Amino acid sequence: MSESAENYDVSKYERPSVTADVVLFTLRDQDLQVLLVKRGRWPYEGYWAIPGGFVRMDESLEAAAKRELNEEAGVSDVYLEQLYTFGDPGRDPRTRVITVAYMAVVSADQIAPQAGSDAAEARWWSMSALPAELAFDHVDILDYALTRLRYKLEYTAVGFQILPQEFTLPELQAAYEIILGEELDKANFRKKLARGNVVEPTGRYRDTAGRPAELYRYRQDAVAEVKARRLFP
Amino acid sequence: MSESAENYDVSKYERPSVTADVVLFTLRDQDLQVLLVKRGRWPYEGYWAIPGGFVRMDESLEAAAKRELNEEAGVSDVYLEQLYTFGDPGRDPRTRVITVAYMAVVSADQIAPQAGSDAAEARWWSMSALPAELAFDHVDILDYALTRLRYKLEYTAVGFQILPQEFTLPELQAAYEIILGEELDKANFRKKLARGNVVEPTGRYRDTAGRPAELYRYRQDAVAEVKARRLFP
DNA sequence: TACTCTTGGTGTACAACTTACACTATTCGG
DNA sequence: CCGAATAGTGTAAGTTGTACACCAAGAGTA
Repeated sequence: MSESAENYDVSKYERPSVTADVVLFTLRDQDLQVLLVKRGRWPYEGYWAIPGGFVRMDESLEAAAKRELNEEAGVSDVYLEQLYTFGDPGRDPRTRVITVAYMAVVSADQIAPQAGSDAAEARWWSMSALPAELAFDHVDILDYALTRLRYKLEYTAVGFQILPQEFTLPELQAAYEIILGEELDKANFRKKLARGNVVEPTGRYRDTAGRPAELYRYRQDAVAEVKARRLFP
Repeated sequence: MSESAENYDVSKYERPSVTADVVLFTLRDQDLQVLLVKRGRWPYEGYWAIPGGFVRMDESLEAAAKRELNEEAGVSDVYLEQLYTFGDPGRDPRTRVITVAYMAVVSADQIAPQAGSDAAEARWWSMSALPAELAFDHVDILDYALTRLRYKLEYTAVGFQILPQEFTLPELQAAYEIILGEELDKANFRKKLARGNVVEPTGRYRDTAGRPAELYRYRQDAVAEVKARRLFP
């Protein structure tokens, strides 16, 4: 790759293993949840971990992440983005393992009834009540993913990925509040939404305990990413 | 790492090679420039590439990036951040190579007179006049790095990394304009700077053709990252 | 000294956006 | 018909963004 590597003989050096691991978020029970799988053997036997696996020689990193999502969570066609690559030596006691972490976001209705077709045990965990200890450095990966999700919520359209195709504005606002962990003003939330011109009404309504709420959908031709106003300066 | 990998025997599968490559930016001659090295052998012999090299089994990814920076550009103590990991099969004809790309930013006065202590040929290129073709997928990496640099300029303090410790406000503004590729209003630029409370005057002045400009420094206790106002919504 | 060139630095006015909070609207159940 | 519950809107004050005109200070020169 580089000058200093030009004398490199492909078979000469020891190589690390590379995995693609995926933090899969969804909204369930008014709660931001993440899918974890229970490890069945050493190392970290019995600990919960984010799903993932070794990248095959002939597949791209993203393809590996998608394959793992399918095998372990039974989901496909989801929002997926690369997060960060974790590669400290010693993070896996077996050998040098470099993990390319991805974040995926699904709406509750995209989830198969029992997540994961693998025999392995898999379940959803609330981000506010995770197991005390996770396998490897997966706490760091989850932390990073949550920060990124909150961040992206503010200037991209990921928010719409975590809801079904049709949703009411109170539902959308609730999703934002759950993920950001703070309350938002109803009127102001709607004003921004209107200015951005990102949603359109379907004309249908959802029955609630009070006045029915109009159903909206995400406008496909909306700009998916707003240029942040310069701040610094 | 995961359920599906639990039957994994460490020595069983073929493993990819992993490199750490670094896009090193600086400001020279009123221009945003990047350091490239000329490859001396197959593949892409004679093509220019961003510096980098294979990650050793006992060093972290960031350590590998720093080592390459030192070996190939002769710089240390620089702003460095992980960018993205490029891993498509076939991007390197030798074997499967996964590249963890980093971005580094230095001020012109941190650069050694002749960049790179390695014998290899290395030189600075203007981002607006790059070689017609680069090695591997390095154009993509440069594109990605430029986008990220522009982006971070708007809500973090990277801007100050690319200037010497002391600078005048016209110099700072010029740096922003060069990197962003657009002109900024002088008065408004200063108003934002003042609101952020990120620079402080040193009391010294720099002589110019006209009125001398006051020298400023970056306030060490300034918040390095401004929380972007929510936009979407 | 005063004029002009050159560069650094500030003021002001209007539009746009943010924020907080009070208000109106529509359905349901009794 | 009334209150509870939820959906949806209006308004006013403060803050920020934008455009543009202006003032300040040094250097060279007549």
